[in-house]
Amino acid sequence: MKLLSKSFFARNTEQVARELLGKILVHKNFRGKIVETEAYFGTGDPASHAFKGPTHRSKVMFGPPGRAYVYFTYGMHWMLNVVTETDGKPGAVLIRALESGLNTNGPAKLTKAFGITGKLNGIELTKRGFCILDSKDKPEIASSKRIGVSKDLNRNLRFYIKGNSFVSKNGSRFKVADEATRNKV
DNA sequence: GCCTCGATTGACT
DNA sequence: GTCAATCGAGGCA
Repeated sequence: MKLLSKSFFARNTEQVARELLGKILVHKNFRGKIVETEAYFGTGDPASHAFKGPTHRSKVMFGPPGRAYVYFTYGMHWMLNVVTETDGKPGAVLIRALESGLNTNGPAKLTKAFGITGKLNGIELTKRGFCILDSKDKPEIASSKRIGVSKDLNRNLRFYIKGNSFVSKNGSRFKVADEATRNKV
């Protein structure tokens, strides 16, 4: 299977977030299918770390695409993102859940299970050992608002594979509410 | 330097 | 449903 190239990531963040679903994340001897993502822009997105310009933490989002943006939060959790857009333009896709043999149905759970830490921040995801493999999967995509953000945009920027049981616990909770709302309408 | 809060999770009532 | 854990980044003085 071929690796996703840099050009795959050098596009609109929302587009990349959608197309990452069904792809295979590889780290060392671990691998898992991406089943849930969220898009984070820069300017104009108050939920993004890049909103107020580049900082020590968020500068990776402003760099070249196809790199990992790994950051630490809540004093105990690592989050894995993939940098998108062209060099100099901020954007990233949060990997929220993987389908694997491990317990990876959550953004902090998958980094723990795969041994992903801040050491990988800024590393290119287009090399063997830490990369994303292409897939011919054409999953049915569903969307909702993002999870756990206090200042979200009025848009659905979370994407997940419809019906997949490996989506995050928080995401499932949200998905139920999302579908309930939809059914009501 | 000091203070607040977070792109979460799991344990507990 | 509610809440503590736990620490670095970012905001402010």
